[in-house]
Amino acid sequence: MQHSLSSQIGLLLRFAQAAVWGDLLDTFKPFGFRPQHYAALKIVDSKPGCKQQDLGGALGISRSNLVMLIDELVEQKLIERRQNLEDRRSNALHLSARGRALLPELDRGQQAHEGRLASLLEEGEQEILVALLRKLGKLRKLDVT
Amino acid sequence: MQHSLSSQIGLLLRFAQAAVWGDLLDTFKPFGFRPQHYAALKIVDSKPGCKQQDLGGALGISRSNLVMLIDELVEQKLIERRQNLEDRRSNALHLSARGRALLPELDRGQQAHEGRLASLLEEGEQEILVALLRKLGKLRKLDVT
DNA sequence: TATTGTTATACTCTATAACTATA
DNA sequence: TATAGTTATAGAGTATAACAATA
Repeated sequence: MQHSLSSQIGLLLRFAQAAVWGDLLDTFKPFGFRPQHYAALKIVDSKPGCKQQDLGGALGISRSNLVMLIDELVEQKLIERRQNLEDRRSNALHLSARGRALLPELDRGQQAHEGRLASLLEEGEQEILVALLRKLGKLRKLDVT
Repeated sequence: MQHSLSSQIGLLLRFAQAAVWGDLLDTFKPFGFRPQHYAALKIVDSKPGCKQQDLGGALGISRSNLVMLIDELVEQKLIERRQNLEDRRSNALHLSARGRALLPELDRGQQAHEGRLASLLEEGEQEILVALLRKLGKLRKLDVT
């Protein structure tokens, strides 16, 4: 083999993602939740009235595992499950006033995290990284049932 | 927030790593093990007589969780735990003849995997990706106890 | 006193299957 | 018959704490 272990993309990706995810976990721990909670709030904020499964694809979480995630946000009174009058099987998700008020603070946390990332990268590398990661994601369509 | 959710590096990294890792899992499943098993074999091959914890840092696995991983390789008679005469606390890991014979086949699997990755990337992008992932990894020293 | 390997255990994540209510 | 949400549970992966042997 021509490649040394430390250049294998699989392991490198694993370590990089562990590092970045760990920083994100620390970022949102003070608020009592994980990066997915923040991402869920952002989606509901941009798509008021969306149904739970709309979050599934964006977050890579199955509908059964979404339930608990949303439960936790409901418990903290940050989002609400309202009735969808057009299709009563689904819930219409909305941010509460409390959730809306909390978002800017969470955004600052996210920005601080992104700042730490940016400090590791040269100018323009962030965009390159995003493009490359998108390409890698194509290796496998994650089908979130 | 100026960023759309799909450009957040944290989630993108998560999805990319899930995709690549999934492909790696499929790659080594026919042999009855996971990517870490292959990585461990490669390390022992390049550092005959190394001790178990030498694998820890390279694989990001704690010494307690390494035990089972190595157990599995020993069960398949691919590596051997020999006595380290200089320090009898540690084991000296060696590939068995069977393990050595299996490596080329595993390497072909790994190369097929890398080929699938390469088909997603333009010329030279793989090297850029490796450099960027290394930088991101610096965000957090994973201390494998 | 510190280190290597080991064991046992707890905890988190994710996956799966079955159920209900609606469509 | 299919879909949205829910529940319960199993499994994998990881983390933690204690122990024996050796240094």
